[in-house]
Amino acid sequence: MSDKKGSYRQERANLMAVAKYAGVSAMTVSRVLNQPGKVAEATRKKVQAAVDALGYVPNLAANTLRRERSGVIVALVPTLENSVFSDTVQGISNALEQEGCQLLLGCSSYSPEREEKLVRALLGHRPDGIILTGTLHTAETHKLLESARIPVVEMWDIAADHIDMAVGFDNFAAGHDIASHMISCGYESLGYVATSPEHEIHENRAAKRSKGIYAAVAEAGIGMPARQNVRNPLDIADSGVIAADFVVANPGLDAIICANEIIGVGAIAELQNRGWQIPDQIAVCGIGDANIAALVTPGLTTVQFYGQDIGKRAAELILDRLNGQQAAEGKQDVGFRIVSRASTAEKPS
Amino acid sequence: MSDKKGSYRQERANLMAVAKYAGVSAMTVSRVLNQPGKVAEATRKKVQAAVDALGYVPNLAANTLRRERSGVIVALVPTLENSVFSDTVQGISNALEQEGCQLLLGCSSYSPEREEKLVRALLGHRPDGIILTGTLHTAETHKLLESARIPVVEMWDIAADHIDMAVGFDNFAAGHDIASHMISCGYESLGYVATSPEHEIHENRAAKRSKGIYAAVAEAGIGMPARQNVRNPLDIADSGVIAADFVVANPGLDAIICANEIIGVGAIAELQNRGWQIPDQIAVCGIGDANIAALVTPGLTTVQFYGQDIGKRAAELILDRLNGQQAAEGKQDVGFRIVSRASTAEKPS
DNA sequence: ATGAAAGCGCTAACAG
DNA sequence: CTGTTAGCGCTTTCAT
Repeated sequence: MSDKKGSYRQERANLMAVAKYAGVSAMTVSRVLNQPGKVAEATRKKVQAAVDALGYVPNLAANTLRRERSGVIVALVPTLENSVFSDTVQGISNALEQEGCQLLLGCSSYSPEREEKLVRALLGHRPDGIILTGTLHTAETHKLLESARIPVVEMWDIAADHIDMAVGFDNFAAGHDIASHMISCGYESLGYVATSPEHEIHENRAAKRSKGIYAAVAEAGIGMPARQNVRNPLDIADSGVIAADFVVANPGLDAIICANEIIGVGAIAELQNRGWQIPDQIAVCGIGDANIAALVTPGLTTVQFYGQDIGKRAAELILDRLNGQQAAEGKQDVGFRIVSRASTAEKPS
Repeated sequence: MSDKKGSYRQERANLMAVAKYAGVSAMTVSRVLNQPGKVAEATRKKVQAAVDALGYVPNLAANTLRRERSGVIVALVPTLENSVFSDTVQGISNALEQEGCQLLLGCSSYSPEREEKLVRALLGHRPDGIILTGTLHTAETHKLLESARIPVVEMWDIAADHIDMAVGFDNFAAGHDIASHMISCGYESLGYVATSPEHEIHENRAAKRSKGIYAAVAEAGIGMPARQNVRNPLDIADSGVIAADFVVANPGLDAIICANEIIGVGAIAELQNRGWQIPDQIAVCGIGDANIAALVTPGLTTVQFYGQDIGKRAAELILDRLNGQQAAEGKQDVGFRIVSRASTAEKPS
């Protein structure tokens, strides 16, 4: 007759079950959970006891349906294998937790098509905001985001035009400044070990950095760098061999700029294996998107990015917007930093 | 009169809107989306056109409410700053994408209390499954998981008793085997640079590895290792200094075992700074939870774990269960591997 | 301070 | 092959 006291295995309790157990209406239970101040102390206690007894966990799907707010924020990154992006996600996660929001995560594998698919699927959960990586999206993605009518943040690049808000830095400047740094160190016969043109099509941040490098070289009036592409820019050993072969094949070089830290670290290791002195015979620098530059010997000179900060700010931009604080700055530049380590030196001229 | 053609800015369309636009019932639209085979070709095309025209994105909150299935899997990891866990999440994400499931992610910061909070909040979204890290959970977490009635996977450790399914390896054995390896290399005056007893309380996987180390030493009948704890086991520089000080303070040591790779890498760097020859004057090994052992020179001997594989299998266990394939093995041991690098050597006795 | 009714968007179950 | 009805669990609105 009475399973009121839950003597046998209860089904997942809902509001109504809690209400019955406590002898009140569903609405009262809802109030206890959401606006405890509006309920009499005695009632509140009764209801709370019922909630505890039944192990009630509110169904947020129903909640989302009724209020038009899910408490969920979507974030899309290219990959988590790259530590700057996992740092970014950690930053987002931390910031969201403060506000009791949840993180729905997707990995686009550097593919705008996959990103589009993910956006479509994830938007179905009616997130309160969405954070994307980069500025390169399909036309359909743009449409989807527009009709979603939610705050959108694009991370990791500052462009002229953004869907909504943005947090990142000037990738062109990052490439430009590391090349300038090398030039000001006295290196004048530069090689560039890049990812690949195909990769740069889908990763226009890398493309912008490349352009920055070429621009700096052009400004300095030294010869354009020889360029070598690597096959798999996330494979240290493979990239290192390609970089070292490149150095061997171009005897005039005094320094190489590597498009990322994986390549840079690989190059240092492999060049040293082959007996090259770094930086005396060949200097090496990277562009920081892996946070491993400090681990090798000699340390890799690099451009340091602030992944976790980018994530934190991206989430904050969303949250501020949701809290009605129309962000003063919808576009935030977190900058970058040239970190000079022993893989480069001031070259006596 | 008619905004049928969406001449002005339409509100977010729902099933009914699509149905009206296409001149069919809501149910037919639903069928086109979910069981296209059951709808006449002509109707299907009409409806599809309406879906496209209105940019309709199904509301999954309603879906979740009605069917009792959300397509969402929850994963909880301690942190993403540690690359093994970001690899794990990547593995989960990849596996889920195959099946069109979405990933709701939380970071517990190694705190069972925070984990409990997250479990409670995330369970509200009615995930179809949940993946946790480790076997250490509050009593309340256990209750919550039990009443959720969904597949549960515990990752990164294989224990005698699991909530439901598990994928990981024997942490005791990992500690035991790396210590045995060192002993078999001929080192006999070992130091142990551990995290801290407080840390091990909440990270019982580390505690198990410690026990494994002590057990191996006891078996070998050599003296118990001197132990030094580090303050912040995720800070390379800080850990390195502490490890090096420890070596200096214990002149008899011929090798140190570091509780993780961060400490190991830091120790190598700092000891070299101070002029120590590795492994001749002091050998160093780590326990792999950061995947950075190969980057330093000399390479750090370590126990390699398979983070991405663990994540992949964890997700597959969930998915298999959801697809009704009662997994043959609810407990999967993915093992680990001792990787011997130049930070240790066969010691001539 | 509390309750009753209605409906958010969708699909299972049943017509036809 | 297509449509109607009802209801998933919750909160908004309006009464009391």
